[in-house]
Amino acid sequence: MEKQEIVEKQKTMKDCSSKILAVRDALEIFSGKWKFPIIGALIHLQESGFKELQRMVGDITPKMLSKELKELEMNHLVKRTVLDTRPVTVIYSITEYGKTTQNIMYSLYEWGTKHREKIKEDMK
Amino acid sequence: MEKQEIVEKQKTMKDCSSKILAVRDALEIFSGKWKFPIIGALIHLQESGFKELQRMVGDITPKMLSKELKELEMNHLVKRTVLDTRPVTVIYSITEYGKTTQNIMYSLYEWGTKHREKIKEDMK
DNA sequence: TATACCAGTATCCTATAGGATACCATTAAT
DNA sequence: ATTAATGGTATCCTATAGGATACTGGTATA
Repeated sequence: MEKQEIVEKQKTMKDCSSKILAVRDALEIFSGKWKFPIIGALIHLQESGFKELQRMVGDITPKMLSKELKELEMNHLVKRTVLDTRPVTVIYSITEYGKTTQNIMYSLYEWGTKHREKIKEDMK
Repeated sequence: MEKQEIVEKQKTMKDCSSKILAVRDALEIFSGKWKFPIIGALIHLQESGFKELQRMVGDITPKMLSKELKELEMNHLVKRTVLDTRPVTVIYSITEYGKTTQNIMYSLYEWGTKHREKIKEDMK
């Protein structure tokens, strides 16, 4: 490699690795099997109770749902509201900040859909 | 709830849960800490050797890199080419199918960047 | 001749993700 | 009176993600 080439390459490398760091930051927030499904459900439903959310997300256990919701709340993506009824009503909803994940959600949904179609094709 | 309302709700639920399934399909492919960083690096670099890729992705161990690359290869997102030089040269590159993940990659990158900025703001 | 690069593999280890199951108090419906 | 729904918590368990460290055989470089 020539000197000039090497300098170019190193610039590319730095540029790339800083982008990767941003991706890793995002992934940390959305880590695990259930964060995106939960966010997706809440975006779609606007708001939901615990059990309803559990049914919607699929086969998540209450333990996991509870844990994931706490993490999402900590990161200000989800809001938990307790209404003083009897028995208490709890409402989970997506925050404005949570809504900023819509691009990710949609691109995941879109890719997943196409991927499923592709798998079907490949099996023929 | 009135009958009409219930019917509406059930439609919403079905609609939503099928979307969530697509998201879960996608997540299965990209599971773990390293798939997106690796794909991101390969999109950016076009092609790369093993060690170069390792440096680029960050602090991934060779064991994990090797494992993740195999999974990505199995899912046709990454291609491994061995050149018959001595010692052998191995080139990892992104496939055309791999490039279909660009929307996801970009939205993750974008969100991660903004999120990092937000965290900085919040700390002030 | 010692050191360093390449592309990984092998071995060992631990934390935790995540499932299964049971349970709680409260209230409304049958 | 019993069943079911609500919003979870408690306990137990296992698989595996993923880190740390060492190593290999071949080559080229200092």
